[in-house]
Amino acid sequence: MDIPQPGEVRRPTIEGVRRLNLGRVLRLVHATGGVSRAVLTHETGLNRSTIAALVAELEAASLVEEQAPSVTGQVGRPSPLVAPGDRVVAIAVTPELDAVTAEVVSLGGRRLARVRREVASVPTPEETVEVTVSILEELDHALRGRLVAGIGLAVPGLVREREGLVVLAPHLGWSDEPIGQRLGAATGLSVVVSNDASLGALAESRFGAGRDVPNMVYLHGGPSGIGGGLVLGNAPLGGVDGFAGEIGHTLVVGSGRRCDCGASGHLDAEVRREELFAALGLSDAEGDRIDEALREAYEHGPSAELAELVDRDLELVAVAIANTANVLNPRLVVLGGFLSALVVVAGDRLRERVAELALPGVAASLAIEPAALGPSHIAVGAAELAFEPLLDDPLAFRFPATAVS
Amino acid sequence: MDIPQPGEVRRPTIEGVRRLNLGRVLRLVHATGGVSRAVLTHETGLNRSTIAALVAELEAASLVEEQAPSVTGQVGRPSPLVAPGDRVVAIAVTPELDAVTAEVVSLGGRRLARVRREVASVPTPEETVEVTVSILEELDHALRGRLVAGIGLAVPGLVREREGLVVLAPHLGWSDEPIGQRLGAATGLSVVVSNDASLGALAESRFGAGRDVPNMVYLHGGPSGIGGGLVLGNAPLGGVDGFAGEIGHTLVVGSGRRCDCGASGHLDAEVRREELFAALGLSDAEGDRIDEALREAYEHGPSAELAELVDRDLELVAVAIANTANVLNPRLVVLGGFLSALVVVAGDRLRERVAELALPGVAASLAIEPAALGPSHIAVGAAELAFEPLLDDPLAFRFPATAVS
DNA sequence: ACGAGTATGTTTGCGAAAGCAACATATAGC
DNA sequence: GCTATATGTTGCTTTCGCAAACATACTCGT
Repeated sequence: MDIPQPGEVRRPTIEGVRRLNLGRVLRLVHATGGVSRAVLTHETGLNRSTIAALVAELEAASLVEEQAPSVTGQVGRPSPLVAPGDRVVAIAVTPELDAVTAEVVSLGGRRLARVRREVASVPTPEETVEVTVSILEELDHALRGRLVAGIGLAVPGLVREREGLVVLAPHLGWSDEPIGQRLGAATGLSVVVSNDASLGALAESRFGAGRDVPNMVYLHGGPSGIGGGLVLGNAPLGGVDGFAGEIGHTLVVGSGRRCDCGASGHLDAEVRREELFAALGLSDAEGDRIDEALREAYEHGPSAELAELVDRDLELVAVAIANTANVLNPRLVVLGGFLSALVVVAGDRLRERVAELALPGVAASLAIEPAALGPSHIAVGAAELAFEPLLDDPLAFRFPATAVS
Repeated sequence: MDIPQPGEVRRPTIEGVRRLNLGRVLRLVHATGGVSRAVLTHETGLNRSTIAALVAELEAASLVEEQAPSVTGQVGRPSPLVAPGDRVVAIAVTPELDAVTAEVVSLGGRRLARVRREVASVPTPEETVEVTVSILEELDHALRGRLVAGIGLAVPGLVREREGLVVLAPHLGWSDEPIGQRLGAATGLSVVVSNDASLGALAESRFGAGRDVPNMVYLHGGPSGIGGGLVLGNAPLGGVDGFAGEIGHTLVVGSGRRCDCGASGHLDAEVRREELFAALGLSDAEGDRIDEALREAYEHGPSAELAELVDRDLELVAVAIANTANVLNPRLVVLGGFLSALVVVAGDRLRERVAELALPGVAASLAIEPAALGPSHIAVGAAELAFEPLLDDPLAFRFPATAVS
C-alpha cells in the first residue's frame, strides 16, 4: 500500500536478499515486457544459476512465464524469453468531471480492457465507488482467473497517499474523503490513491520520455489545472504526505491573479487551459486534439491573439521550470497535457528562455521534452502504483481471494 | 567519492549484506558518538550474535573501540559501549574571502583541531591548495598515527560533485576549477567538494535541527548570498550534477532587482545580508553575533527602518519557503546563517505567512526552525561528506598510506 | 547476604542463498 | 560436419545471519 520511501532500509537478512533479487528480476520483466534470461543475468549482475532459480520461483507463482527463445541470429545457445505472466493485472480508476473510467492493465503494461462510464453530474466519492464496482462486475469475464494486484486511483487534487485520503480535490468537490478505504472495502482489493500528475510522472518516467532518466520533473496541464510530479533517483518523490510536486502552485508573476489556493501569481492561476482552448476554438471535450490543433494553427500562421497567449504562457512556464530546476537540478523536464502542445510548437523558444532564467550549470544539463505517452498515461501510472507492492516483494504478496476464480 | 544516489542498488550478493550491515552499524556508532551493543541490536533488528561479529570486525579494522559498560542502573547484564575509533578522522576545508580554514574532525563528530589561516586577498584555487597543504603540515603531530578518511571541501558556489569541479563561485572569483583533483594530488588524500549550503543541510540533518527528520529543506544565508540544501529520505539530494538546492535563485517578486545569475526578483537578490547588517550597525566580521544583535534590537524595540527591513525579508523568505514546500512537501525547513536570526525574532509571523502562502495540506505538516548548530556546521557537513564512503562500505575502504604513520 | 529475575554476551550448529566450476546444449560461421 | 561461442544445468562451496543453549552480570526483594 505504501510507496517505499528512499532511505527505508529493507531488513538486511539473507532472505531479504532473495526478496530484493526476486523484485529486481520481476521489475525488469515488467519494465521491458519480456526479456531473455541472458539479459537478466547481465542486467542484474547475478550468476546464471541464480537467475535460473529466481525465474523458476517467479514462474511457480505464475508471475512470469518462460517462453521458447526467439530467433535472434546470434552465436551461442539461445536464451529463453521471460515474459510477464498474463494472469496478473492491476486496475486503474480515474474519476473525472463527467465520467468514471476503469482500465485493466496487465503486468508488462498491456491494456486489456477499458470501460468509461459517463455520469450525469460530477461524481461524489460514493458514486465513484459504486460505478467502479459496477464496472468491475461488467469486466467479470475479463477478470475471471486473473490475479488482481490492486486498484490504483488517480485523483486531481491533494492526496495523503499513506492513508488513501483525498484531502482536497477542488474540481471534484471532494475534501477529506477516505476513498481508499471505502473502495477497498467495496471491492476487497487493496487500493492506492495518488495525485493524477504524480501518476503521470511515474508513467512517463517508466515508459515514456523519462525512460532511463533517473532525475525527472513532470508538469501536467489538465482540465483541473497544472500539477506536477517528481521522480528523483528513479523513485517517485511523494514528500511527507504525498503532496510533493505541486509545481502549479509556484510564484511566476508578482501581484498576479488570485489562485484557488489563496495566494496570487501562481502558475496554475496564470496559465489556463481554457484560454488556450478558447483561442483555438476548441471545445472542452476535444482535449486530446490540442497538440494537433495548435500545430495546425502554427503551420498556417497563428492569429495575433493566439501568438500572444502562447508567448505569455511560454514565458510563465519557463519561469516555473527554471525555479524548479534550480532547486532540483534534474536531467529532464517533461510537459504533459496541454502543456506538451507548447513544446511541440515552440520548444526551442521555451528551452532558450529556461536557459536564460535558470542557473547556467543547471540549464546546461537540462532537457525539456513533450510527454511521449498518450492521454491514457495517467491510468498507466495508476496501474504502476498498484503493482508496486508486488514488484517490491513478489513472493510475500498475497492476491485477494475474491479475484481468483 | 560519490554521494550514493537513492535508487542506486548495491550489489545484492551475500557479501553485500555484510557490507551493508557493517555500514549500518558504523553509521549508528558515528551518528550517536557511541552506543551500547544492546542498542545496536535493537536499532538494526539484527541478532545479538550478528552484532557481536560485526562489531568485532569493525574493531579489528580500528574503526570502533569497545569500552567497559557504563553504569546504567538497569536490570540485566550491562552491554559494552561501542565508541568510534579515535584514530579515524576527516579534514574539512573551507576557503573564505579572507581566510582558509582546515579542521580535523574525528569519527563521531568531535572536533580535534582547527587552524584558520588568514590570506591577504581572496584565495585562488592554487592558494587554497597551498594553504591547506601547509596547514596539514602544521597539524602533522595531531595527524600522526591517525587514519584520514579524506578531505571535504566546502565552496560557496556551483559544484559538480562527481568531478570535484567548481563550476562557478562568484564570490571567490573561481570558475571551472578542478580543485578536487588538485587538492587530491597535493595531499594524497581523497577529496570531495560540495556546495557550502548543501553541506550545512547535511550537518543540520544529521546532528542539528533535522535529527530524526527524513525530509528536510535547509536555507542558508551566508556572506556570499542565500543557498540551500535538500535532504530527502535521509539522503542528501544533489541532483544530476550536484547543483540541487539553489533555493536562493527562486522568483519571489515580479520585476525585482537584478540577480547575479542574470534573472530578476530572485530571493538571493532581494534579501541581502549586508542590508540587515547595516541596519543593525554590525560590521561584516561580526557575522556570528547576528542572532544575538537582532534579538537585542527587538527586545528594546527595533527602529522603524529595521522593522521594515525585517518584515520585507520575512515576507520574501516566506514566499520562497512556500514555493519550495509546495514542490517538495518536507516535514521541516531549517534556516541557517543570518536567516536563522529572522526565525528567532519573528518565527511565528514567518510560520503564519508560510501557512497562508503554501497549500493547506503542505503547510499543516511543515515546521520551520532555526539552525541548531553553530557557525562551524558547514565544516561538520564537509567532514560528514568525507566520511561517507567509509560509512558506506567500511571494510572496503582503504586509507591512504601517507597518512598512516 | 543471598536467591530470583532479567537482560545481555558467547558459543555452536543450522539453513538459506549466491557463487563457481564442470558439463551439457543449441546456435552461427566456415 | 567441425569449431567457436553463449547459454542452460547440476552439484559443491562459501558466506552469512539466526536460533538455541548456556554463561555472566546486574537489580530487586527479603
